[in-house]
Amino acid sequence: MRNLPERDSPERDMPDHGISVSRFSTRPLYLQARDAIAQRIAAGEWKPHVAIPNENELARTFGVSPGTMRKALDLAEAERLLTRRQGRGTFVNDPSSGEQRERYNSIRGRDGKRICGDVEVLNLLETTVNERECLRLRLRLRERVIRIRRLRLTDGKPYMLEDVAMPAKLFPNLTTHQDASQRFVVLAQQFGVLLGKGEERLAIGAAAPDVAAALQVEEGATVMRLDRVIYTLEGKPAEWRLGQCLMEGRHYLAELN
Amino acid sequence: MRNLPERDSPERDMPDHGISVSRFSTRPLYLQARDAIAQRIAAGEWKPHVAIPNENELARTFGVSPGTMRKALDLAEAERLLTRRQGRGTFVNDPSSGEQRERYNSIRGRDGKRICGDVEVLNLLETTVNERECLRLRLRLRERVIRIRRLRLTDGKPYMLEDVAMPAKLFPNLTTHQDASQRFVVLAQQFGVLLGKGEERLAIGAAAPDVAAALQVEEGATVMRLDRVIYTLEGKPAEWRLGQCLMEGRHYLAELN
DNA sequence: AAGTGGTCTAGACCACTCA
DNA sequence: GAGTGGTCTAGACCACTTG
Repeated sequence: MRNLPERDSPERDMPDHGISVSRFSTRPLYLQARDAIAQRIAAGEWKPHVAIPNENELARTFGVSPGTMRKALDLAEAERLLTRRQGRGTFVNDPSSGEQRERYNSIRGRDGKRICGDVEVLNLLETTVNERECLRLRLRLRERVIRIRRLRLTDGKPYMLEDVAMPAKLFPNLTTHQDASQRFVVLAQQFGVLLGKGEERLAIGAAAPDVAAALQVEEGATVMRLDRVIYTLEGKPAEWRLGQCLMEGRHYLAELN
Repeated sequence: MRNLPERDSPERDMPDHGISVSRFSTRPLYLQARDAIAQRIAAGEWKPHVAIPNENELARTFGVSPGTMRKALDLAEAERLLTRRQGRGTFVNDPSSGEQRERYNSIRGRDGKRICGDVEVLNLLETTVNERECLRLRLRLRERVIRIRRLRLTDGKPYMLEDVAMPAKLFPNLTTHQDASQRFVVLAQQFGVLLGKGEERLAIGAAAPDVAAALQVEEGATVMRLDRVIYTLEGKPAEWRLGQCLMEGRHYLAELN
């Protein structure tokens, strides 16, 4: 256990709802503090664009030192949960606004700017996972997924057909909602799912008949296949998407780190 | 200026060769310390696989507190200059070994593993920049570049044609060297250039006659165009590469952050 | 002037590795 | 057991923003 300054039992007077910071856990305090921050944001307790308490106050309420609190805040900022601005405060990020909304969209136009088209839902259902979904979403057989087929358009012209699958567990009763045409990032926010890293596999393919019809091109036309998985902050798969995209006048921008 | 504990002029007894840490600079001390680390590595003063002095000793020699030194080391580790292992020490990374060597190579085979083929140099010269090189490498007109055309092969079969351009300033007398077939990462190491981020633009194209000939496919065959720029740690462009790649049985893996 | 995050200090103990 | 990095503490002053 770690050094306990003066106080005998720091967590005695803390209520035990949700995630708290405990010295009886082996998990480092700064990670516990970050978890607590993430939990408050996911639960909507701290809302986007609103400032959260300052470092010293947070340190006091979590029962850790300011230095440890700072480390937790640094981490949360790197994970895009927060934005800190010197002299102003620490603000909860809004995944559905500005750059953040298009975080996982790497398709750019000739000008190098992101293409943010309209979305048209072609199909939406909840079923049992198939084999590929099992693999990508790391689900067990017989688990349920929400499956969406949708079309993205710019200026009324379709450019990408998407087949999306999401674990039904993470998005309860999504099919009864009206808003399946929302961007995934916005959906996740509404369901209290915080998103982390993702990976996307790109290959070149030929449009199958149904794909060609949806994209309004001839069968066998060359398309870019974008096979993408987005994970939650904790690393669980939250979305698998197979996109089939016409690349004339467009490119994909990848960051190398 | 920052708080100067007891000592009047901390840098008086420090020799002034190369990068040092000075309280008369407005640059934060932890960044100055990281710069000093990077400089020693780039200069070959600290060699790959060898442990550098421990945190407290570094803090003493740079004249900063252990906490500040730690922040510098954390940064250097995030930038892949170092690897720290609890209980063992801090070791200089070797860009030319293992995972590091293929850091910027995102092409994978059917099994998901990186494809690390052989390299055949078709052409190598030093000339004045052309328009596109100017743009990508942020050079001025009339500056010099090293231009290489090379072929990558697996099992003796070509799969990617690469046109590479590098600022001649960063790689003096490269054309006289024998080793232009080296991977870029290895070249950079040899010339004391530390590498940072990169970006790659992917598009679908058709093979021009010379490209088709080099790749041993028919003219107009579908290829993936990989337009990549790699920057130094300080953010200056160090390499521009236009790859034209046959994607049958291969895919590109992009990380999303 | 007051409040915020950014930087910095000078220690402490813990977990891990290795001789 | 000695040495390393990993975590944690409890302060300080600085730079920036806002009323």
